[in-house]
Amino acid sequence: MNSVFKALADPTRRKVLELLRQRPMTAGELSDHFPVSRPTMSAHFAVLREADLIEANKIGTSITYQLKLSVLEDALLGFTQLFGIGAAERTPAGATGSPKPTREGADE
Amino acid sequence: MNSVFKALADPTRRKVLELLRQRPMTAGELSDHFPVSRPTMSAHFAVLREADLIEANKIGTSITYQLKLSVLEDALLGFTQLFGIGAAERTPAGATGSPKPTREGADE
DNA sequence: ACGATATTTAGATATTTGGCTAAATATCGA
DNA sequence: TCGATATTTAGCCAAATATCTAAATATCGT
Repeated sequence: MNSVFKALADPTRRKVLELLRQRPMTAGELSDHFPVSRPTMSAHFAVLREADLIEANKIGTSITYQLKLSVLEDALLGFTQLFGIGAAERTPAGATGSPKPTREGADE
Repeated sequence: MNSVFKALADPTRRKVLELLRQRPMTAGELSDHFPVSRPTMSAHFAVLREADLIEANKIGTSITYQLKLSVLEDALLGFTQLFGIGAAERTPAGATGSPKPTREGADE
């Protein structure tokens, strides 16, 4: 969970997730959206992978990355609910993540 | 918004926000919850202040920090909605933040 | 005005991070 | 097997970050 927030701290990585929200994409395809080198992007992918936010799938010579929405959802919603902010109550249509009962007062 | 995610990247700072969720507290009071020096905590407060996540209020010799829930809410909910995750639809009771219309497809 | 208390600022240091180039690895097609 | 393509690993560097101690600043009570 800390790794998720660490991963989210970088704008490039957040944008990668946003791109992946629409469809899975290969490393190269993703890299084309950013003004940095392939190895640098590869490092960003590694951070996202370690946070379990994306999933790699090797097909032939290229690697397709896919967003793991449920992990992002669990971290974000969990934190959000910790503050009584929005979310909760009804599982949104099309949600992929876990139901996770509404925790009201959780401190530590 | 980037500054919010940067601020959220550190566990100590996230915990400070959680503590502040319950009630405003002084710098010293907050510091007592962590195993680091006062100056270090002061630096963390500065990061949170720069992200506009907390508000300082000097009373006599001590400084009381207060959570700015609406800022946290805007950043988190905004990002969350970007992914179609939870939230949205109904403004939660007691929400302090801006209404902010549901943006559906926003990429860049 | 003095001493005590609360907090921040200054300055130093070690670690982490984000970036690069060059090289290694893996797979495809001929 | 060879060459091209996709991606990662290795090695380096500069800037940012988290931490510390010591010192500065501000305010209170006497």
